[in-house]
Amino acid sequence: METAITKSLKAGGKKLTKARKAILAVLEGNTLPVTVAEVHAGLVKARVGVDLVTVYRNLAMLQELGLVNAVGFHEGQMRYEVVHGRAHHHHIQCRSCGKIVDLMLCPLKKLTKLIEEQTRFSVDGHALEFFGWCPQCR
Amino acid sequence: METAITKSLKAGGKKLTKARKAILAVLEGNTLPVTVAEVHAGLVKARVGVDLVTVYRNLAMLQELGLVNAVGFHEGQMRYEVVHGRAHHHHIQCRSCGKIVDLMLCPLKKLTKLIEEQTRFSVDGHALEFFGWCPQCR
DNA sequence: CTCTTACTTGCAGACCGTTTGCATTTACCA
DNA sequence: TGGTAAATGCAAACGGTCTGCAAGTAAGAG
Repeated sequence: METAITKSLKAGGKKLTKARKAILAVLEGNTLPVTVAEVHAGLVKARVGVDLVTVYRNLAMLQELGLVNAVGFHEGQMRYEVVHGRAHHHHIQCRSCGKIVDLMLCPLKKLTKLIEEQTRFSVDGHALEFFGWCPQCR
Repeated sequence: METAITKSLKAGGKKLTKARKAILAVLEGNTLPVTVAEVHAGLVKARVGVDLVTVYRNLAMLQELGLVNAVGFHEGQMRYEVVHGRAHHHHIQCRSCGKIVDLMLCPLKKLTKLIEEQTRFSVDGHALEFFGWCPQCR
């Protein structure tokens, strides 16, 4: 099967290994961004023997190919989510229980041009996360 | 001298120690957010003997009192900046050289209410950082 | 189909930012 | 000035992430 993802892998000179398939399957089974440990736990549960290091290496690779997004909530670890087929969006995390919810919005498109004029940087991305208390914890 | 900061410390039951004064002095000498290691290096340069652990503990404490802001660029470490007297703002960092520039803007005030309606979270903060290439690196 | 080679993986261990425990020191108030 | 809670330094642990290297494997060439 030639999915968009396998196509990108091939284009990047990457092989479609058993580990890679399993990691992608775990990622695609989660709507919300997951930690490396969570991906690894998902592999264990699926009875796929893949080393934690391999998960790190593959997530880094998938991120470089633009197939996966890294999201950080200043938890001391990163989270990852698949990009394919999803609109650009952001998240909110509960300060109490850590729950994460998708926010299908982004107010920053217009701002980029303004920032480029002000700073003379060429802007190519942004990180935006919200924090608060979820209905259960507030 | 009774500055706004010393007042806040006293209100929090905190003592104004030599280490604390020195740490605050380093922070106030920097407009841009600095790492813990940079604060510590600043103390060494100022010939003030303060342990790295003490820097960590004080920055955490200052953050809890709301005197200091934590900023993360997904570098594997946090950065800190003093809040006092500065307007709420964000930053952009160069992906190549790591240079950081202040952005004296925030487009998110209106959005908060919308998010609260959509998610039923009570929103109490956000992290917004931009990335790109600075004039020297682009 | 098998050969070949570049890409991948697992394992062990290093690395680095951050945190903790505990004994000692210090700021501050009565 | 003396007593006490808070703060510090040191050593050591911790957790997430990365690296080196030898062994394993996907995938195109023939």
